[in-house]
Amino acid sequence: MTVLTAEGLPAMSMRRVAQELRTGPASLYAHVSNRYELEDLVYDRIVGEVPLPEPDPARWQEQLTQLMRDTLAAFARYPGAARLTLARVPFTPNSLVYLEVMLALLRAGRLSDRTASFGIDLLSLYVSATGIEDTIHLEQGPTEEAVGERFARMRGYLQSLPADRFPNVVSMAGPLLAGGGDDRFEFGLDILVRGLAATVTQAR
Amino acid sequence: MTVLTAEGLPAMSMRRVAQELRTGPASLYAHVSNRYELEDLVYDRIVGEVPLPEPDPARWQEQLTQLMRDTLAAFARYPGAARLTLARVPFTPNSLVYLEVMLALLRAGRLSDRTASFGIDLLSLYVSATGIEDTIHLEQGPTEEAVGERFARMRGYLQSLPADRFPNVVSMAGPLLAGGGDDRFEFGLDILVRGLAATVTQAR
DNA sequence: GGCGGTGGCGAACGGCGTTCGACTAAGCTG
DNA sequence: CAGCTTAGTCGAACGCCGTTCGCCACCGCC
Repeated sequence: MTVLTAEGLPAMSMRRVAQELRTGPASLYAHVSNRYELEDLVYDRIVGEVPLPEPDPARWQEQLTQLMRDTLAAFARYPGAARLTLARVPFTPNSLVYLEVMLALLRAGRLSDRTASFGIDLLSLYVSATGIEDTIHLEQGPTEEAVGERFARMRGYLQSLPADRFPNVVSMAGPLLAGGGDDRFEFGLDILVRGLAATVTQAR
Repeated sequence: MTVLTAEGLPAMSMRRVAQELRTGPASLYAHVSNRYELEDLVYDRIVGEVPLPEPDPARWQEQLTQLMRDTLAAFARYPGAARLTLARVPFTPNSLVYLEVMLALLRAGRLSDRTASFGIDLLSLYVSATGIEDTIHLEQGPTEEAVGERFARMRGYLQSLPADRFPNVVSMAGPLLAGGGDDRFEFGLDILVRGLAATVTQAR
């Protein structure tokens, strides 16, 4: 966890972890059968850090969105950790607790079994993908200033394109690159949660 | 492209590509400055393979969903290629054409600038993440049989959990693991496109 | 006809995950 | 209490990886 926090997931190699423990890489294999398993343990710890709500049927949508926000925040604390989620079946101890709560929330919303199941996938996919994208932006220059400069350069590039071939891209250069990551995340989250909720009201 | 198709993205190393070209790895650096740049070229080719519609305002939702399906299909032809998309700003030549069409479709739906911009991100993120997940499933055993067996094992595991601590997980073990990847993709796609369209009707 | 610059490329550097086999120390058994 | 088993440690090595260095060969131009 020390290496991950300070240097990111790619730096969390068997060798680097062994070094942190003042030993050689081979020693780790007495405790863990490969890197994947080491990542499993890390992944489970991070999932365990997400605060879980006590499901309240009246506020399920609110609780669900907050859970997604908290999940993304947990990923954000460990650079690169979001990558782990897409490659894993979430059946580790803490993942199961997490899954149980999420199911409880969707059922509180009276979603069908199918919608709840697919909905969990959909929401998880969204949070993971957002986390991964955030990681990448972080890697390319974390400071507020660097981000602004990068966006300005991109905007300039889009606006320099031939307007006859790319009318929409050129005219939308502003909006395309506007809005922080939080705005975008909230926007998508809203669409997803509303969409899932709508499968119920629709059926009435 | 040969290596990628046959052996997947991780196998598409500088060395392996050089070998395919009957030369040493150093020779590639005369044409490409990086592995990242090599991936850029590959990425652009794949994007170029996606058939783009002639936007028809009356059918924008239909065209948009079909475009997403075709995009996922293109990723599926190149195992691991979906990973490339999350790490890149889509400003390569073919990406720009792609972006232009997507913007045209969303504007045909009369979405606001903000909604169109965020919507593109949202849809792209969804297709990429789905593609990445599919890649991983493929790596773990591509045959119909292996997939069925894997799912059966997972279902058995979930059902074996203590029902008092995981009531929802245990009772939903069936639905959670039901449905092929296509069903799930269509489900999410439907929610996203409907959700984006609803931002317009809502405003009336 | 010489020559500069471009691309080709063998060799090497420093990283990676993982395995092998020799070793130690602790704990159980007779 | 001697002997044996076993779990854990770990140096060295294997075969990958991306990338760089420096030398070589060739081609087009003055």
